Amino acid sequence: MRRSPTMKDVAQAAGVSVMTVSRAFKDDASVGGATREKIRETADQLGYVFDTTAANLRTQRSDFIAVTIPSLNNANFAATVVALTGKLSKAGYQVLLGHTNYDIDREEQLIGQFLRRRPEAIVVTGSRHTDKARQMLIGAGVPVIETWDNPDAPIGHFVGFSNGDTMQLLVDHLVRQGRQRIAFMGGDSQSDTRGQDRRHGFQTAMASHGLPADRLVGSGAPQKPMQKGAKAMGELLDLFPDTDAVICVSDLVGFGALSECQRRGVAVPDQIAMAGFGAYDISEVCVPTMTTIDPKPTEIGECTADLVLELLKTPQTASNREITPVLKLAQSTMT
Amino acid sequence: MRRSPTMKDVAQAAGVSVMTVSRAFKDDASVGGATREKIRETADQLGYVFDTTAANLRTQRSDFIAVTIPSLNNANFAATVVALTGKLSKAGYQVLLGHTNYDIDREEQLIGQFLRRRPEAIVVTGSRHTDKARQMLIGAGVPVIETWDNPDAPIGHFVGFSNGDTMQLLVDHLVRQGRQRIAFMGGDSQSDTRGQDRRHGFQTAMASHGLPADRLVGSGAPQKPMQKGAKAMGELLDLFPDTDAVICVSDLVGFGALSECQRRGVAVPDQIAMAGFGAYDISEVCVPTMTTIDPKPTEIGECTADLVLELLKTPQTASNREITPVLKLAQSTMT
DNA sequence: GACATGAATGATATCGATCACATTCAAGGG
DNA sequence: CCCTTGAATGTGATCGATATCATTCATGTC
Repeated sequence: MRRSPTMKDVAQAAGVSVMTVSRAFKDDASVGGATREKIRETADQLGYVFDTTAANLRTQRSDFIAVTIPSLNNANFAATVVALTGKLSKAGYQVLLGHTNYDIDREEQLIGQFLRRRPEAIVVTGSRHTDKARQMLIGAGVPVIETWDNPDAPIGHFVGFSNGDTMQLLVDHLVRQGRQRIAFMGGDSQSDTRGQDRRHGFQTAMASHGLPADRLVGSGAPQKPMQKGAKAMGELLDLFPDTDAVICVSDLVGFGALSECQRRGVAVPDQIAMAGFGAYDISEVCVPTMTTIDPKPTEIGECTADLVLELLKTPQTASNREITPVLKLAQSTMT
Repeated sequence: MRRSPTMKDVAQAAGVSVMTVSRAFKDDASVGGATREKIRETADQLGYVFDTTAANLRTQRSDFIAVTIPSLNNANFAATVVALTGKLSKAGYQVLLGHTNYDIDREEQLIGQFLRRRPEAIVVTGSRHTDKARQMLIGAGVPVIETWDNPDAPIGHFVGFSNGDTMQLLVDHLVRQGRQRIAFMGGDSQSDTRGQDRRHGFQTAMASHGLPADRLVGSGAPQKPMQKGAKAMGELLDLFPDTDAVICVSDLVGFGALSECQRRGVAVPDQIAMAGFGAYDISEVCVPTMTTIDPKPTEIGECTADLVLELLKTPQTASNREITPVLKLAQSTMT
C-alpha cells in the first residue's frame, strides 16, 4: 500500500513551498489566482487528500462535536441528531455520534473515548450519568449540553423539558374527558430515566386531581417496545379490568397496547382511552389515531445546534433553551 | 480556558521522560510497575486526557472506521450499525457515522469529509454512488465495503443480498396461496435504490409465473412511509379494486396500507393479502401480523465487522459475504 | 529616481504523541 | 572480576499540517 501524497509532494510537483499549498486550500488566504489553480490541479492529479488530523494537531481545533444518544433505533433521538447534524455540518463541524444502549456505564466509556479526540463541545442525552462521567464532562474544558431533560443540577447547559410535567397535560385532558380510572404503562425500567420521570409525573398529576395512581404496569427495558406494550396491556386488563384510560410511556408501547385491545375486542376509545408519548409517525396512522405528546425532537436538535454555535463563539452569554412539548389530540381519547 | 495538560506536563510532574509516560499508557510496554503506577496517579491528579489526534498523526493509524447509511431513522440500518459498532469498538476502532438522507450527492460530500480523517476502512450502504464518490472510494487506499446490496460491479467488497431476488420468495408464496392479482406498492422513489430493485424484482417474479405485473402504485420518497402507505392504499383500491394481494416496499409502507384497509373495512387477508419487507417490529405486532422478508440487518452488521477486521489484518484473503434473507410468514397472507 | 506600501511567497518552529536507537544498571555465568 | 544479557528509561527525529515572521517584488507617490 503506497503512502498517500502529502502537501510536501504537492508542493514539489507544483514547484512552490508547502506553505503556499496550505494557503491554496484556504479560501480566504492570499495566494495568486494562477498559483492557486495550478496547485489545486496538481493536487487532483496526485490524488492528494487533505489530512485533517495533522491540521487539527497544529491548530488545536478538532471540528468535532461529540454527541451521545441512548439508542440509534429511536425515531425521536434520530430526529434530534438529524437536526443537530444538519446545522452543525453547515457550520463546518463534524458530529461524532455514539449510542449507549441506555447504559450509563457505556456512556461513561464513550465520553472517555470522545474526549481523547478533543471535541469542541459535547452533547449528551439526559442528565443521569455516572460520577466519573460527570467529572469528565466538568473537567473537559469545553461546552457541555444535556438534552431531552430539564436537569436539577445541569453540568453546563441544557436543551429540553421536564418529562414529568408533560404528564399533567395528558391527565388533565383525560379527566376532562370524564376518565377517572387511569393507568400508566411503562417507566419501570431502571435504564430509561425519561420513562421513569414520566411515571412519576403521572403520579403527581393524578394526585393533583385527587385521583389514585395505583394502576401501574411495567413494560420492561426499552427494547422491542411494541411487543412489550402488547404483553403489558394483557396484564393490565387482567389486573384492573375496569380501567377506563391508559397512558403509555411511549407511542410504541401504546401501539402494542392498542393492538392487544384490537385482538381482545376491547374498544378504543369507547371502553378504554389510550394515550402515548413522543408523537411518533405511528400515532398518526394507527386505528384509531393516538393522542400523544409531541416533545419537538427536531426543535431540540436545532436549539442544541444554535446553543453549541453560540457557546463556541461567545462562551459567556448563552443561556439554556426550554422546549415546550405539545399535547396532540387524536381519536384514541376522544369520545 | 486553560490549556489541557500534555504528556510533557505529566512527565515533569512525575519526574520521568515523556517517553516513559507514553509507555506507561500502553499495556504491553516495558515499564517498571512502580513507575507506571506513579505516572498514572500523576496523570489523574493533573486531569490529563490522552490526545488521540497527536498519536494518530505519529502512528499513521486513525482507529476510525467510516460508515454511511441513508437514514438514521430506520430500524434496519440502525440495527446494522449497532451490530457493526459493537464488534468494531470491541476491537478498538471508533465508528464515524454519517447519514445521507438517501441523497448520493450528500453521500459524496460525506465520503470526502470522512477520507480527510484517514479512516482505516469505509463502509457504505448500497452500490449506487456518484462518479466522484466512486473515484474517491477506489483511490482511498483502504478497504471499501458496500452493504445491503449485491452489486454488479463492487468497488471493493460487499456484504448483502439481492433486493430484487427476495421478491421471488413473496410472489411464490402468494401464488401458492392462490393469489393472482398481485400489486406492488412503492419503489418509485429515485433516491431509494433498494426499493427500486424490489419493484423490478417483483416484476421479474411475476413474469416467472406468467402473471402480469401492471398493478403498481407509488409511495413517494422514503420519508414518513406509514403515511405514504395509507395514501397509496387508497389509490390502489380506487385504481384496481379487484386486487387480491399487495406487496409493499417495506413493512412501514405496509402498515400504512393495512391501517387504510382497516379504516375502509377491507378484510386482510380475506379480501386482500398483504406483505411487507424488512421484518420491522411492527410486522409482529400489527393486526393481523404481517408476512415479510427478514433481511437480517444484524447479521449484515456483524459480517461487515468481521470482514473489516479480516481485511485490516490480511488484506488479500477476505471474501464477500452473501446474506440470505428469510421469508417470515404471518397472518396477513395466510387464509 | 528613491522610498513607502502591500500582495505573494518562503523559511522555520511547532502542535503532542511515538519510533528507533542509545544508555544505564543490576543480575548471572564463566 | 570481567563480560554478557536484558529490563527500564532517555534522546532526538518525525508524522503533516499551520502560525509567525521574513523576504521578494511590482506598483504608486512625491
